Amino acid sequence: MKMSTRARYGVRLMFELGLRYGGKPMFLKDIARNEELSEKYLSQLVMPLKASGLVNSVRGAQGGYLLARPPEQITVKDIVEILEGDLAPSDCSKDNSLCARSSYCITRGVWEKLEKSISKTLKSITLNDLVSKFKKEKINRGGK
Amino acid sequence: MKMSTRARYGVRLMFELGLRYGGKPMFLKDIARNEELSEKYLSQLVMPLKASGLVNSVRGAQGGYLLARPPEQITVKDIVEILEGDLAPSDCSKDNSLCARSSYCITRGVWEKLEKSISKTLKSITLNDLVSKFKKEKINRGGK
DNA sequence: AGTATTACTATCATTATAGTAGTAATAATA
DNA sequence: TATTATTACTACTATAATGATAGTAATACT
Repeated sequence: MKMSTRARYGVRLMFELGLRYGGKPMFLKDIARNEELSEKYLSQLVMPLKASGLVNSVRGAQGGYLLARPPEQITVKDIVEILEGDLAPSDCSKDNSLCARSSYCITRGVWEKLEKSISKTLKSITLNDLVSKFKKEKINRGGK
Repeated sequence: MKMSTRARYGVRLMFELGLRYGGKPMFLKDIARNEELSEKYLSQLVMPLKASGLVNSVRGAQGGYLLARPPEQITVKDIVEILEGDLAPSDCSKDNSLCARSSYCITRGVWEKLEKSISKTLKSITLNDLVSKFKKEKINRGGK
């Protein structure tokens, strides 16, 4: 049940954009530096996020990326679903035709329950929650 | 966030043993036939389950496997943890030393929350729940 | 014109996964 | 005691997924 690095890095990328929300577009280079991640790899993650309408971009010099809507309107579930495909722990919970046993397979119900629980949890956390928490902890640490 | 087939098959294997609970040991061959899974592959899954004390075995002819304790005392979490390693969506949520950023990484809290939610859900489902559900549905289907 | 950035595509190395195969040990039973 | 049915154990392999790198094209600011 590991979350892919795609999804984990994607959340960190979006968190950075959340921190900057309201300001100028942010360079991928700066996100990569702040989060200590590969810029090239992030550039692959930001593409689907843009295609899904979570992020806008500005090309050319002084370009960059920015959130397409306020951080309180973006949940971790939104991000993870884009980068992870979907949240179902087993494909059978979505598509009956994948398995001939689906009509009477009892364990299927387990994965359906689990998916609902994962979905609910990730939906309950917004980017703004992360940003607020970070700012609060920064003050406690004595940050500027 | 896919559950491995190891864990999924393991739950089905344990479900079969749950159905048989109270009776004689069950052959892997029969479990494999009932669940339409490879017997050889199941033999790899049942070993850790035995090592963890969830299952007992009887060697030799007329041997087989049986639950080590009543199905209402075995949760899906027990099974998945054994076959999946652990439930953490990210390794960093368990071990600080894995990532130099752990002390101030905000997204880490997300994975901790998610792990708790997954853990709680899987813990809430016992083998007996699955067995009872199966028997109930069988009656509704007009099974013997 | 030059430079800094996003956009896109291809490739690759590593690891994890799922599954197969074969042999050894054990114990019931004929 | 020989046979047979089963668990126990170990090794191997093919495939797919993942994480990551590299290079080039397009765009737009200065």
